[in-house]
Amino acid sequence: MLSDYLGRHGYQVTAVHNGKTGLAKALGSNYCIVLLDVMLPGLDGFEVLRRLRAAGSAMNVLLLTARGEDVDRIVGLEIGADDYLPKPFNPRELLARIRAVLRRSGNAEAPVVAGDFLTVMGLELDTAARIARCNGVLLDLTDVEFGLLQTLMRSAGEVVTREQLAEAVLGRKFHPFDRSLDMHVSRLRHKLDTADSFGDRVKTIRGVGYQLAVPAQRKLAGER
Amino acid sequence: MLSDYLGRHGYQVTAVHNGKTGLAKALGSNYCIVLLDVMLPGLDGFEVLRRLRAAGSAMNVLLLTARGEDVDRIVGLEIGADDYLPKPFNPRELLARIRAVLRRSGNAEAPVVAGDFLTVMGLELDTAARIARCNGVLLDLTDVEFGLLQTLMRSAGEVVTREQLAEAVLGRKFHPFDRSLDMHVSRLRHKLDTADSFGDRVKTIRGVGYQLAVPAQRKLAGER
DNA sequence: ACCCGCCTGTGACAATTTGTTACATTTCCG
DNA sequence: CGGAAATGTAACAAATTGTCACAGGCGGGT
Repeated sequence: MLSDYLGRHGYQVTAVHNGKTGLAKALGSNYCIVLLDVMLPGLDGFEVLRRLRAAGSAMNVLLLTARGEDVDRIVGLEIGADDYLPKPFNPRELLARIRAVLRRSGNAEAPVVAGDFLTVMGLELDTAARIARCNGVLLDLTDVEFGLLQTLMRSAGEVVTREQLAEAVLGRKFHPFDRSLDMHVSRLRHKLDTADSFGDRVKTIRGVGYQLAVPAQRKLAGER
Repeated sequence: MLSDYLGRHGYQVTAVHNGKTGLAKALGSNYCIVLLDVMLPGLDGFEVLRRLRAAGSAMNVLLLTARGEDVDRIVGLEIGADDYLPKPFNPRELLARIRAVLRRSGNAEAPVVAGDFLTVMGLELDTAARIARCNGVLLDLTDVEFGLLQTLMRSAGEVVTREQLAEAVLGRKFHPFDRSLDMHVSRLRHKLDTADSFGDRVKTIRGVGYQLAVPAQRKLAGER
């Protein structure tokens, strides 16, 4: 949920579900901030934080915990957390805290500019986070499939020619015997179907290209 | 969140997260309405609006702002916003405002979709969804048949020549010995018949072309 | 370096759509 | 009423697309 929310707000999130791999990730890459839950399987949050600092990392850390007691807070801050947020919290508060921490640390306007967030009747696509969902169901797409869906969504309800798709998605000119586009369309349809029987939303326009079907509706802001 | 909500209510949304790219989008594409937050990184909402109008765009703009003061409202409306909504607002109110603005601007409830939605007495055709119905019964048409029906419906009640059909539907000039058009008409008629005995709605104008009959004319002469 | 898994592209073949041919039917005209 | 021209359609051929299976490539991890 958080990845989702933060993703929409321009952050790129890597989520792991236990202390050990989280620590490894944090040490291995360069993140602007770590959101650290105290209650974790394996290493708990405090331990992760301790080891992170022991390893010499100055990375920002925001502690999240279900226990509301001040004890946690004090302990947390003493061993080097930058801030602390008791659960339950609402996402906007989290966002505010993250921004505050980043501002203090000088990373200021961290959201590295988000790409667009496209929505076409049940299909959602966040180009910045490269996340696609189908009525809430997360789609596990490859790069090409994502690009394909993105291109189709940008022209939802209109035909996109094979030539356009080849250039936009594959980055090369379309050759009449190149069947890879069909292949990708096929794979995309299959995934849309698996997620939410949306496979038939991708229509074939024989001899021309493909089109993402837009169910009868009003069109608010429409890309051409 | 808004993209999400509006998406569920049938709008197609493109979201950007700063004034500059937003302005670029708004100028580059044709949207029915722009939802503009006043507080933005980079260019603020007022500035975006000002530049949009300066560029000669008459696009609808709905201003959103966290500050509740009337000052904002007045300033906003003076530089050309169509309406104003103070945050926090609830999504349904936003929806209502959007509809109000669209109604006022004449975009009304009409599907302003890129493709059109054609209805000719029992026959419905939605080019954006690429769906055709016959008194509610879904028609399973091939691409050419769909195009054929679309062309005929666009000129419902009028004769469409073979030349016009060939170019619009097949994308090539009509050759006197090319019988494929007849073939497609035949197939289309058959499908219309199977779905709802509507086959005789497609009339042959001997020596000229075809015509989709509209019921009023239909009662006068009952030949096939 | 090596293995392993995932992504992408290719060839082959199946399924569908479109185009052609041939012939049946209808219309127009004398 | 006969015949030529135009249209309807069945049957078949060609073209296009769907998809399976597999090969090469690339990156991650050991």
